[in-house]
Amino acid sequence: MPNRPLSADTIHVSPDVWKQGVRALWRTTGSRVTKPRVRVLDAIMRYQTPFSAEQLCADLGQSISPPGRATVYRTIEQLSESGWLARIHTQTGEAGYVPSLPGHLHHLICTTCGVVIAFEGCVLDDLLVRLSSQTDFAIEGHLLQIYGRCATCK
Amino acid sequence: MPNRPLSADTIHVSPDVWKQGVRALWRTTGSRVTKPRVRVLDAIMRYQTPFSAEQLCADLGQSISPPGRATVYRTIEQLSESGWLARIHTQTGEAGYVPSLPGHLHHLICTTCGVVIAFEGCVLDDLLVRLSSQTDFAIEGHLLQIYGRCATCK
DNA sequence: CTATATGCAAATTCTTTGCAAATCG
DNA sequence: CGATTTGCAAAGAATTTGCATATAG
Repeated sequence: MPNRPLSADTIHVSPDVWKQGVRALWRTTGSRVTKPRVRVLDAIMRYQTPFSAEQLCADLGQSISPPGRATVYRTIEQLSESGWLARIHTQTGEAGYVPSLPGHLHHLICTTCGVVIAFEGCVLDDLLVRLSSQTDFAIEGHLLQIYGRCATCK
Repeated sequence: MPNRPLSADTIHVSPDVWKQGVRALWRTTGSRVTKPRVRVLDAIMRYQTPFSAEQLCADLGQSISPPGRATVYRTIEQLSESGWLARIHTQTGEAGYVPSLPGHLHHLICTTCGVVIAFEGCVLDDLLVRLSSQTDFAIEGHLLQIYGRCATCK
């Protein structure tokens, strides 16, 4: 039996691609590439798992000449709104951010170590059509996160 | 062409069923049916859209002999953990609660008026199997929310 | 140069906690 | 009654804001 194409392909966000993308965002929107912002980017790239704003502030606080809280929060907001950070919700309701590429929709999250894998998938199309006719909603978007234990943790 | 059974059926949470269910929870777990808790239930039943803890406190504050903040927070936590409240995330990241029945998994949320429709669906099974083999995760659960505009708002 | 961004410290907002007094069963 | 729950007020987080100063382009 031949391998069928998967309906969902996992996506790896390379640090270089991500940083370039964010810098491009800044350039094209007239935002400036400042030292504090770059420090925030670098710190984000060091995480293997979702991070919170406070965590990021605390970790940056260890370094020399850390950006102020306000800058950290403002940068996170900017990246989050433009899709370069994705907001993750754990099963217990805590929120966190992970580097992302604009347009990526779904995440697979390890409930033990927190590692996140992004993927795309059109598997919802069928459901969306049915829901749409059944409820008379005009569907605009969706949030899908899947929880499990990764190969290492299980 | 015959109507095929839908892969997802919307679910209506009747106020009576819900309140009875919560009371049953309290009885069976040795929790007490106190006046402040009942006031919280009643207030929750008045919402047509997701509410936050602060909102609930504020609204209860209008009434005579309102429960204290602590009681409101503790009651929400209790209901949330037992599945009688579901946590909702809006597209902009705000969180809110809606009355739910334990085990219900998915929500369709109007991005204009905030009304929420719950539904069940096994449409993810296929995706989960594929993801599982592709990523070597042991899948444990998932969060699915769909955003759109309801019949009235669209 | 000048528009944008920073950092600070204070103000807000949201949530949790400890404990004496009240209350449900 | 006795165990559970409440309400308060204070502590603790998390986030936002205003504005004088610094800086990228």
